[in-house]
Amino acid sequence: MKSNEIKDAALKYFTIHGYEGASLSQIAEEVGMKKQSIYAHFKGKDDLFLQVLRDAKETELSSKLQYFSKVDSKNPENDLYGFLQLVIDLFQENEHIKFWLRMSFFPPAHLEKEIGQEVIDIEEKVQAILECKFHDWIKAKLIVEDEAITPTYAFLGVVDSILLELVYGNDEKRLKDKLAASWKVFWRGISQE
Amino acid sequence: MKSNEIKDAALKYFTIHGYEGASLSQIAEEVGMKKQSIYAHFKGKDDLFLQVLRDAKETELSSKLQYFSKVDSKNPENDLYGFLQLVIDLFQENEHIKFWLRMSFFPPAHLEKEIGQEVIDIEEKVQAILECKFHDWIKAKLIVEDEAITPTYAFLGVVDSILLELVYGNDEKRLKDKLAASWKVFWRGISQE
DNA sequence: TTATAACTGACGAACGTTCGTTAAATTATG
DNA sequence: CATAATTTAACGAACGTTCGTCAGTTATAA
Repeated sequence: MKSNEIKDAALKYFTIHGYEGASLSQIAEEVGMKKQSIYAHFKGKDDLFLQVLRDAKETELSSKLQYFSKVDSKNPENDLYGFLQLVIDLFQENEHIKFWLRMSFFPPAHLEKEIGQEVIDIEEKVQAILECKFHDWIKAKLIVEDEAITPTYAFLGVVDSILLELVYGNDEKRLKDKLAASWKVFWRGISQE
Repeated sequence: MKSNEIKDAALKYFTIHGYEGASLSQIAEEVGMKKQSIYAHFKGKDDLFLQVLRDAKETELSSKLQYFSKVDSKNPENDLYGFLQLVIDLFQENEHIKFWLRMSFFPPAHLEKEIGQEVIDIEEKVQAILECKFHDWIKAKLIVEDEAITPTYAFLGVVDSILLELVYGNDEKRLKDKLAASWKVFWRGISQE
């Protein structure tokens, strides 16, 4: 399907150059066509962008939901660390998350509203699942007694810091070390001893 | 000085729209002149951008260095939490850090090299100071025994996650709660008990 | 044949940039 | 002190280029 090729190329250029910096001619050239031909598949630049955005959102959301659905949930140490690994893997094997990250934090001004909605949507869902898990783990005395929201926010913070390191991303060793350090301190901070 | 007014306006538009999305005519209009007049003060868009970048770098670096120089260093809990507060205050009282953050992670492609150099420079300096402090605190048995780099990376992770929340920044309460949660778990993770 | 998807050509608008000019401010000179 | 020379900072006009978009045309395939 040609429109998927276009979306792939668009994803790439939007990720590298941002909305304003990515041009339809570059995207078209990557697929081997003229920029005007894009209009046979999309209404315009905004339409193309929003479709890419929704694909990226779905990729990210479904990967994360799937992870939590197949995990057994009796071992927070494995589940949480596995989630961090999942984020790293997702980031490295496709560009969707980098695109998503860039547009979450620095959206094109005229689409800020619509993007913000999607971001909040995904965020609430992931947070809700995590909070629920933490609630169970606390009740089962697998981690330290506290409000469930506390480890949830702290863990989301670890995820964010790893994501930033990935975006920055020119130093594989530094990433490994930062992950190890953040995880070690985080886990010590929420585990019973 | 007119060129400072131009740099202020440029900082604003570069921060909101990115390098490619910010136009010289907008910037000029903000200062009450035509875009051609900018060329009396700067060689071109790149020159203007790089000067703004270096100002932003200096603002950020000197604030952080100053903080660590005036802190007494015998109380890691206060010093570290104070640093997080400093980052939040800096972020909220001037635009330099938001600009810096955007350009660190999503630089305009043709200036990636030069920006990367500046980013690494600032990062190494802050990390070196922190690592040194942690080393002392560990030796003084004020925090848990470990390699100094471990709490350093973990703390930098907390800083990053707070910065991301600030960029995202439409929810004051969420910021407070995330800071509280991350800090609580972090501190429990590195403190002696 | 009919629909789809690519093409060519052209559009107005905006971009960063350069030019030549003007008026004001500053400095140097008599 | 007054005048001439120079510098500064702004300007309008235009440069060539690229942008996103639309209209009309051709080729492909069911």
